[in-house]
Amino acid sequence: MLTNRDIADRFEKIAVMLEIKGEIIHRVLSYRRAGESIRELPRDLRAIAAEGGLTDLPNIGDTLAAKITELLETGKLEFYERLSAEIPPGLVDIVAINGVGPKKARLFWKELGIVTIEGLEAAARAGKLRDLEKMGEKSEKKIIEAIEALSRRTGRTPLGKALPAAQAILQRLLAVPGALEGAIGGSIRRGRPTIGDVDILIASDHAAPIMDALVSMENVARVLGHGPTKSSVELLSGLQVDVRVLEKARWGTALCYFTGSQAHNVRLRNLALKRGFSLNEHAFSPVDENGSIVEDAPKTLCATEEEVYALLGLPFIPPELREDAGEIEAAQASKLPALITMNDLRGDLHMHTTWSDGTLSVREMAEAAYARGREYIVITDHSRSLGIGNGLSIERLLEQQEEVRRVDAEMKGRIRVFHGTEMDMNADGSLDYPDEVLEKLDFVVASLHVSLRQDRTTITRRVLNALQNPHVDLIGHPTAQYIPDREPADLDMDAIFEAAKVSGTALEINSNPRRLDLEAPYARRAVEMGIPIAIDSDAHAPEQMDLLPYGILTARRGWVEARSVINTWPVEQFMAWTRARGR
DNA sequence: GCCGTTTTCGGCCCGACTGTTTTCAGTCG
Repeated sequence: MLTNRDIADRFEKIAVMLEIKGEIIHRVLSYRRAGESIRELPRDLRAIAAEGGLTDLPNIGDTLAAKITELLETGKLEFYERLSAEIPPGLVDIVAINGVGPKKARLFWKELGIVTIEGLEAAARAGKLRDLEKMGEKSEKKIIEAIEALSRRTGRTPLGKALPAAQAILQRLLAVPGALEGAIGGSIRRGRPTIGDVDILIASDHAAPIMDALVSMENVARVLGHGPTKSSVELLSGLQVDVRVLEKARWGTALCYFTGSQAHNVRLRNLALKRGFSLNEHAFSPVDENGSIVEDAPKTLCATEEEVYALLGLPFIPPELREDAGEIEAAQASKLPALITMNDLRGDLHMHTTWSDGTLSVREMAEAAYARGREYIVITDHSRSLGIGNGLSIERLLEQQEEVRRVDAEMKGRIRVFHGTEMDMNADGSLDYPDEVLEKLDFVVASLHVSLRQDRTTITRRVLNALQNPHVDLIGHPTAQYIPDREPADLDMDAIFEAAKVSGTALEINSNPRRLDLEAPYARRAVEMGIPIAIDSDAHAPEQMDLLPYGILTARRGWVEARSVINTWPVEQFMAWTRARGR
């Protein structure tokens, strides 16, 4: 059974093959854009297809809708089979090598019959590439290096790893004399859960020292490029870092450009063209009716992103929304969401103590949360069946309740401390505590921890059972993904959202950067359906409470406003909500 | 192949860097 991701991958593969074939680039891009649209969908293509809604999706027209339908119904695609007979699919892997694009791939294939990375590496080591047209010894050496780098590389980097690394490099570069301002751009600034490479922008009139500082850092494994204003390095960690330097007067256009997404930038540039300007990272330049830049006409520089959007007739669009997922249209209609911020968070509804697998006592966690400005917390240790997490028996759970009540009193209203549980949804579909225990608790989180590879029907039923229980208030990290090692469980999210809508149960955005679960597209859909959200730390140690900004970033990417998030509510409102749910 | 408050046909963002070249194509973001 093909998933959204399978179909997105297939379209991307077709795009590369068409590019190698020499197809016009716009047709290639159609497949690529369709793949990207599908990858971000919060719903099963199968369900959308059943409703006849495929062509309502962005970048999907009649042709691609028919291809999706064929893939869903037969698991195969006639068009792809024919294309494979013409263009060896192995060439797609070759194009993944840094520095090798469709033209080179075609050259190696046509001239030397190379159709695999192994074949290419052997040819390069045998010195067979250098004599090809537009090739030389240097190119050949670079290909060998890039293939070696490819095998070292582990794919995309979790945001939680990339962001601290990027901040460290930014500080290094800002220390270079002449560096006036700096920012992390790219997918880190947009808050994507995983990062392809680190993009850093520096404002300065003297780019060379900054470029030199980058390539001479001690943790640089390889210099990928070293130009006057733009350089790239690969770090020993495998992370790629791109740095660009522009004048401060151009900071607005530069930061916009460097933040992306590419699709968002294309939309902005099209809007600029409609207003008679060509937009790039340097400036707005007037164009004539043919679309060519008028050379001697004055250009407009923007020092802030606000000015860039203003010139396009738009309000400022927060970076987290810049995915060409409707934010341009919302901005034009003055309907951008008032995105949630860290300051909106009052409570934290999911955390652990030494009673299960945490490092601090109830009292210490309460103090740590208070020190961070929380007004209320819920202690949610693991339930009895989770042996690996030192889960609490019913007796220990009730014992713990006495301690939580005592600590709540001791805190004298500085912070409220509630008693809850993170209860397992067991593999057999049962919940880990009986109703008569759950009803004694202030708040119940239900989570998946074991048997995550069950088939869709079985594992979905586990979550639906929890949603139907009136004592369950929140589904913790709903898909149980673990970035980048573990895929989300194969859940019928349509069914889960429908059930949560009916029961009024909240869904969590878990802030741990290895989870970020729900991810943004799901969070956006949940909010659209009126399902309450909670943004929690799931802290097992006090410093993990500082991971909440990752959850906020994810929520913002999901167009989430504070009012949809139950732990932004004042404690009285939060308590009233849980009471209304049956306590 | 998609898309449309200029268009149902004719458009489709834009520049930096590299290597191999004597002026630019390919790649990347």
